[in-house]
Amino acid sequence: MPKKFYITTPVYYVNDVPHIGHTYTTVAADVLARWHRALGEETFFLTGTDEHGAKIETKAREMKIAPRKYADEISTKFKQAWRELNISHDNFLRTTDPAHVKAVQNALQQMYDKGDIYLGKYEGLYCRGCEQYKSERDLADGLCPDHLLAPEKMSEECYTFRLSKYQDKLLKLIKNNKLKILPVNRKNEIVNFIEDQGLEDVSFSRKNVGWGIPIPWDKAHTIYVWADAFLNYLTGLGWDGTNAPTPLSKGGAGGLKFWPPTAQLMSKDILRVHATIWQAMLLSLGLPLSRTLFVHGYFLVDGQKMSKSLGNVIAPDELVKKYGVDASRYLLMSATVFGRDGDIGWKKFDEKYNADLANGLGNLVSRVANLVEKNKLELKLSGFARSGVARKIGSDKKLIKAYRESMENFKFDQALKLLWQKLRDSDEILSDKKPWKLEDKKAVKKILAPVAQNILNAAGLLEPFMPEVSQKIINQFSAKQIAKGEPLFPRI
RNA sequence: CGCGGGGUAGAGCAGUUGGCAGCUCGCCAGGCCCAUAACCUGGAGGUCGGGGGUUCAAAUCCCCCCCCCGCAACCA
Repeated sequence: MPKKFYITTPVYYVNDVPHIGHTYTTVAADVLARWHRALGEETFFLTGTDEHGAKIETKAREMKIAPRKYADEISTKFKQAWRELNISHDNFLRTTDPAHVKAVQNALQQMYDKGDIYLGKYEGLYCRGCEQYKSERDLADGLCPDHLLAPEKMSEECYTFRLSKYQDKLLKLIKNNKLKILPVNRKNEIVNFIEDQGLEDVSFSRKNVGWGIPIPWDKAHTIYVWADAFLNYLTGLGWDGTNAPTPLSKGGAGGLKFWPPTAQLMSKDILRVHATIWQAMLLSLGLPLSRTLFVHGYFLVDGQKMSKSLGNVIAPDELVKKYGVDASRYLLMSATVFGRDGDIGWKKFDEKYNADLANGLGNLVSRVANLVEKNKLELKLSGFARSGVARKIGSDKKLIKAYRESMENFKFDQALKLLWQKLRDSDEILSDKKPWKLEDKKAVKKILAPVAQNILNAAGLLEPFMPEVSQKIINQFSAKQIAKGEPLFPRI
């Protein structure tokens, strides 16, 4: 039975159009999904949009359209962005999808029946203008920024999840890496948090939010957005919320064939809830926990936090328009160390595009293809003619091993550096041996064949990052008679 | 004493199971002239934030201090 690989991005909240941060997570997930498919593993890649909640309700009201319509519009933008970026997700889950809604209700009913959800109280600061609770962070000088009112302390009844019940179990599972949290400093952060502050029960429903999934046993309440959102990782596989835990023991029926997720990617702001509430929900439902939560950092744009007010937000379509699909993917993945904050910006992207893609990969491909074509050589290259895994990833075992190791550790920048080292080696060989000076075709061939082979091997391993360019190069260099062709990356 | 990240060549960054300090861009000199005015070689440029300690050996481990930046759960 082939190995299974299930990877997720968060469902993106539709309070905003896609930006480079969403794009980063999604491209990274896509790179991993493509790589594991190339390895012959059975792979499922899930992404989607999170569409319920008070914020969306308010936003739609401001725009004088129905929440549903608003969510449709933004969700479509995410879909378009991922199509443009050649994202190979197997499902795009919307939390407004009727099947998801039903499954969430079923799941909460299970948790309620088990006694893990009870009627409790929520206390918070309520703004009468907004008719909403506000967090302290929403306030400016203690006032609601929209209405300039001081919010009042209010409380209301709400259904509450017994998160505290699972604290010790969770802590143990995190500590012994049954639930892996990477990079390791993030794990430490969560362990410290749980040990220092402990886990309190959290509210799972609201009374005054209409745009949400009704609590099945009490329709006056709607399900709080994150309980709704987390379950996408299950419903995105086709789970209906009723049949856990038995399906697993019976070979993975009920849509849970891919469960549990091999890797869940996210940015650091949502790690805490993923490592606690989400995993506790799984414990409550009797399902295995995620294997790995991988937390990547934020992009800073020219040293500053990306924000609307600074006007430095980069959108995916801007990126694609300027550099093309594959180059955009490359720039995102090579820009910083995955797992840390990193500084990006147009200037940096331009530089990297020219250095690595135009002058590096693109130029080398032209250079070699041209030399082969001029000499009318027929190179018999290997690596993509055979069957099986090697057909997709080439024949350079040493390179594959190192690359594989980098990918397993989410070190995308390192994986790419390995490939680029091969390219640089090839340029060096050419400058050194000067095949363009030689008359003897056999001698020329002897020089060019290994160089072309290097390119072909690198191209195979490049597929997860640059699927189209990879295919182009493979086609070009697998041809009986290699021809020069158009530049892959025109200089900027 | 809230938690965490960062401070390495002019700029941007890699490098922590300790072992001659590296990459990209820029600058200087040379080579090549096949290739997208691309490519290759060499050079200048660093007390690896500061101080102390461990060690034959520290950017890397330990302690103290300074500076910058995130996060601090009902906010997805």
